[in-house]
Amino acid sequence: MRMSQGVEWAAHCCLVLDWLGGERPVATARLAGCFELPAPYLNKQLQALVKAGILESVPGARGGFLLARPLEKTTLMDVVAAIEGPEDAFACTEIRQRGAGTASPPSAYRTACGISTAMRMAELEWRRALAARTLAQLRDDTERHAPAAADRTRRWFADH
Amino acid sequence: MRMSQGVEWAAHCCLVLDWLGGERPVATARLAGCFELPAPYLNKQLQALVKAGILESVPGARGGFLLARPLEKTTLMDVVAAIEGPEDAFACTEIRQRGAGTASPPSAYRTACGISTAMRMAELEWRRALAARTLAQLRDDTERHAPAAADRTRRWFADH
DNA sequence: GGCCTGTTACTCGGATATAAGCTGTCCGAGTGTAGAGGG
DNA sequence: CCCTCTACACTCGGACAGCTTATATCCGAGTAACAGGCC
Repeated sequence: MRMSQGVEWAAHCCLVLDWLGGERPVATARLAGCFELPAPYLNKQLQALVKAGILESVPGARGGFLLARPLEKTTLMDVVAAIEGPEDAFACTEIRQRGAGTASPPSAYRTACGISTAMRMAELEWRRALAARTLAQLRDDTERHAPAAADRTRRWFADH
Repeated sequence: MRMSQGVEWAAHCCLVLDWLGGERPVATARLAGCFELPAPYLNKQLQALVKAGILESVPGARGGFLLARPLEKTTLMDVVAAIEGPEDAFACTEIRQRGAGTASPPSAYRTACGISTAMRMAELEWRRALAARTLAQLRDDTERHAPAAADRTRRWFADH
């Protein structure tokens, strides 16, 4: 159960897009160069963010990606859901109904499997914690711990 | 990010082993037949539970698996960690340090990446919720909602 | 009849194929731009 | 000098391989039970 690296890439790219002001679209190649990531694959992740409504894409020459809304309105949960998909990590296959060993009349399966319920409860806590952190908070934390990062990033994009 | 099916199998098998009393070892083939699961693969998951100290294995003829301790002392977190491994789902690769775009002096990387911190916090909540549910509670819940399940299981194993 | 021993059948344990999903890459559709030509 | 048309270069978007991980399987090591032979 390992999360895709794309989540980390996507979150960092959103912060960079915010630092750049959002006046002009930023192409995938420049974002990828900033972090030394494979550009085509990063493009795939950014497309997922567009489908989720987190970014907007501008096609054509001088096109690229923009934040679709301020970072205050995007949570870490939104980014994870955009990349990983909305489905739960634990998928109950109802093995209690399979096999004669524990087969019971259908009335016994009105209530959900206890294991499945506990798993969903735990994942709900995880989602709640992720939804409580907006990207704006992450940006502010970063600026507090590394005040020079934003300026350094802006300078690099001005040169490239 | 999908969790292995083995987790569901392992949890159900622990409940069955508890219902059977633990006087005699139960072979993999019988457990697999109970749920119509592929026996050799289930064996692999049970071995993981043995390594984690949740089950004990008895080799030789009339061998099989037994609970190593009462269900009160095993949490759902223990089962997940035994099957999935102890490492976190989110692995921070520190892309903020890669690439000239956001490269800063090493002093800026004393504190952990904010994204990584938020992810770890969320996973901690997930783990906390899983560790709060013992298998004994799951067994009791199941018996409350489906009182006949335990007897039916015992009867099936008596015939097979 | 009781005990010992060799055989046998059975089960765990790890090493081995197969399939699926993530990672990484490429090329085509679409669009804004720039330049050249004409009015 | 300004407008328009055309060709171009650039970027997104989806379709295409490579590789790691999860799934499923098989065979050998080890052990308890059983049957046969011996005392």
